[in-house]
Amino acid sequence: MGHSQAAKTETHAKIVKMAAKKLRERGIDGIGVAELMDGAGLTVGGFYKHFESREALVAEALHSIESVWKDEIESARKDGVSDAKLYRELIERYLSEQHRDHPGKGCLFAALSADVARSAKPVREAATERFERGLSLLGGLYGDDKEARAHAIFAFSAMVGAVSLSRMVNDEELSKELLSTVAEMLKKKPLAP
Amino acid sequence: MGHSQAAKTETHAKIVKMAAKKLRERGIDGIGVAELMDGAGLTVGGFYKHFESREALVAEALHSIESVWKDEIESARKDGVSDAKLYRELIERYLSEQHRDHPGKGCLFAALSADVARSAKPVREAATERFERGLSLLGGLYGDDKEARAHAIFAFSAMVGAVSLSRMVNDEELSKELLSTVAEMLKKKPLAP
DNA sequence: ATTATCTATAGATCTATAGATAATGC
DNA sequence: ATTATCTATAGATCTATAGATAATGC
Repeated sequence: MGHSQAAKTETHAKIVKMAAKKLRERGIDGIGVAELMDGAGLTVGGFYKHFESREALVAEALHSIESVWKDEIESARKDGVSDAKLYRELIERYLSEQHRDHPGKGCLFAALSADVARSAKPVREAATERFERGLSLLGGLYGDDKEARAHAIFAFSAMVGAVSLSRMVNDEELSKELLSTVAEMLKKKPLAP
Repeated sequence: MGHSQAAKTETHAKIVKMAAKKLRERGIDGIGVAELMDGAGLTVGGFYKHFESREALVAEALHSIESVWKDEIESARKDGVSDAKLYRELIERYLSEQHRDHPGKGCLFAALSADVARSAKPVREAATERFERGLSLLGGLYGDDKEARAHAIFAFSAMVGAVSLSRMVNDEELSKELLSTVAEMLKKKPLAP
């Protein structure tokens, strides 16, 4: 039994991180508190000293999920990659089989938007805040005017829909076709920046 | 207690119909067998004389959900409405607040694609079959070549993503903005037929 | 003394089944 | 006699809490 307050902070972060992964993989109601704690190497009894309720963990977990674009945008800016090229790379990565097959490391919205829509206020607030952040990251690649925002909303919607559907269909050919078709369309003018 | 075989067939259809609605509203795991039966005016005990398992009902319910476009396309064809005009009407109806606020009467994929992705084979097969049907209905409005199919995949993905996200966000202004922006983009050339 | 985590469990679900009841249909 | 539906319940969950244990930190 570890007991220091510093260890508790680490433990807390570990639970949140594991939950962020497992919830995207299994759905918001697809995994119980006991298994979430087990994933972090703990037992169920300590849970409520960390979180007021299961729902509070869900909200915190969603809030902790960084945009799938954040790291790539930051490193591209550092390397002087053009926004147009970066945009194409983001599209390709988002609409990849890698992303489709690993929801636990992927986009919050492709995995959980419908679950969040049926959840209580704190969960919806966390997801909304994350969505606005993602939208502004993507919009930044198009410019900073009204049209840039409209393009970002459109591209983001198409990507979220395509990955959700590619995970749903029980036909590998069709699944790949959804990803590649939407990627091609988004890389064409006038949708690309 | 009704007992005739004809009554049983009606009862069966009623359970499936109610389930199709409730599952879209509450998610695949969001409602139990007892409450599903109650929604059809029955009690839980009779359930397994109608379905082999809860999952079998889910598969049957998804299979029973008609495309949200079917009726509108059929009546437009009867009235001699042009495909270009019909396309605009479908876009507007799909991306309406009415659709967003009534998932039980709306698109299977906007409500359940992530839930289906985590479900077993019979459920995924039912949803895949429904998706291919919806895609071919929408694709028919663009023509019948390869480009028509690509356009349909793209528009369908954008619509599914936009409605899912509009239901998720906890901000009415943003929610409306998602719907109206994606509708506007899809009605512009070169995306419109 | 306080507290971070553990084991154990109460009480509320949920799926599936058993057995009773009351109609149908040969 | 068969069967469509009912009431009741077994057994397996799941969230949340109670109380024990063992380390921290004044």
